[in-house]
Amino acid sequence: MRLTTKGRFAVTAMIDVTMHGVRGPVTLAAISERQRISLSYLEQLFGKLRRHGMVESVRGPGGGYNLARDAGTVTVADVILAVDEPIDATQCGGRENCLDDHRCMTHELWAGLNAHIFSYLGSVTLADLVRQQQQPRGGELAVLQDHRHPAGSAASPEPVTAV
Amino acid sequence: MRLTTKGRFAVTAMIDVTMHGVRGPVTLAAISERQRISLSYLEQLFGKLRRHGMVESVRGPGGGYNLARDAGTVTVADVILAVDEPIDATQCGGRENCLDDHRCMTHELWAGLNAHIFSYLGSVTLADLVRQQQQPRGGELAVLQDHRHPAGSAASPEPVTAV
DNA sequence: TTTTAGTTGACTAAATCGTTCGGGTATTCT
DNA sequence: AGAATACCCGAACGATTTAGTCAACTAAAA
Repeated sequence: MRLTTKGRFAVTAMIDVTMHGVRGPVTLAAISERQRISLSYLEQLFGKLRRHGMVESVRGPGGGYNLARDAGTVTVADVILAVDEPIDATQCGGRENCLDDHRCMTHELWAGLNAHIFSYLGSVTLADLVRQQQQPRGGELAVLQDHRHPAGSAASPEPVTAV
Repeated sequence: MRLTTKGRFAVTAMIDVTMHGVRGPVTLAAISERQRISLSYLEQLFGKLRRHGMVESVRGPGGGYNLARDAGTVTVADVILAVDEPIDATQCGGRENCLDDHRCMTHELWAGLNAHIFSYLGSVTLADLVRQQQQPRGGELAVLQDHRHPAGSAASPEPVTAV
C-alpha cells in the first residue's frame, strides 16, 4: 500500500463524484475546476478507476462518470489500489529465499503494517467521507473516533495537519 | 505522511540497530550486509535520522550508530517523518484561500486521514516491532490486535500481503 | 451533422528513488 | 606517527513516478 498524492487526488475526485453525482453523471471538466486538478491527469486517473470497476462512464452530451457501486461500499483502499500500483517492500518477494539468521525480517514486518493500514483504509468508505464533509465544521472523521489507540509513546511535536 | 519504500528501509534499518545494538554501536556496513541495503543509501538515511535525533553516531574504529532514545519511545511515524519529507496534499497550503462553496474540501479530508494514519504509526514503537520479530512465527503484530475496525465494507479480493 | 464528452496513446518536465563514486574527518590501534 | 576504521558529505547517475499536455479518436445527444 503506497500512499502518495496520486491516491489522494483520486480519492478527492471520487468524493466529488459522490457529492455531485446524485443527479446524473459528473464531467471531468467540472471536477477539474472544483478540485483544481488537471483535466488530463483526471483522464488518466479515471481510466484506471473505470477499468477497476470503481466508476461507470456515460459518453456524449450530458455524460460523465457515475459511481459503479454504492458510496457506502467503495473504500479509500479500493480507490488507492485502483490508481496506485502496489509495491513489494520485501526483498524476497514473498518467497523464503532470504538466508541466514534473519529470515525475511522485513517481510513479516511490513506484511503486518500493510495489513493494518489496509484494514483501516478499507474501513473508510466514500459515504463516510462525504458525511464528514457535509458537516459545517466537523474537523475529525466520525468513523475515526471508533478506533482506539494504545495511547502510549506518541507525543510528536509536529502539528498533525499536513503531515 | 507519505508511505514509500524509503521509509520502510529506514524502519528496517532502525530495527536492525535496535536488535543488534544491545552491546555497542552498529555499523552501517553490518546493516547493509544483513538487510541488503546499499551502504551509501544507508549513509543518507542515517544522516537524516541523526539530524532528527533518532540515532547517535560514534566515529572511529568500533564506532557506529546507537539509538538516541529508548526503543519503546521511538515510533514508526518518527522514523518515517525523519527520512520522508512530508507532503502537502491540500491545494491551499493550510490557509483559507480556497474559494466558492467547497472551501478546502481536500484540506479537512486529508487532515483527518493523515491524523489517523499518523496516530496509528505513532502508536507502534521499535520495541513493539522487535518484540514481534523475536517471536518464532508470530505473524501479526500484537499491538495491532488492539485496534478495532468497523468490520463493514472491505472485502477486497487482493491478498493482504505485499499490498 | 454538429457538439459534447469520454477514450486512448504518445510525449514531456520535474521530482523522487536507490545507487555509485570520490573525497573528506574523527577516532582508535599498532 | 601512521594506518585502519567508520562516520560524513556531496555530486552524479539511470530508472521510475508524477503531473501535465497534446492530438486523434469514438459514442451519443441535440
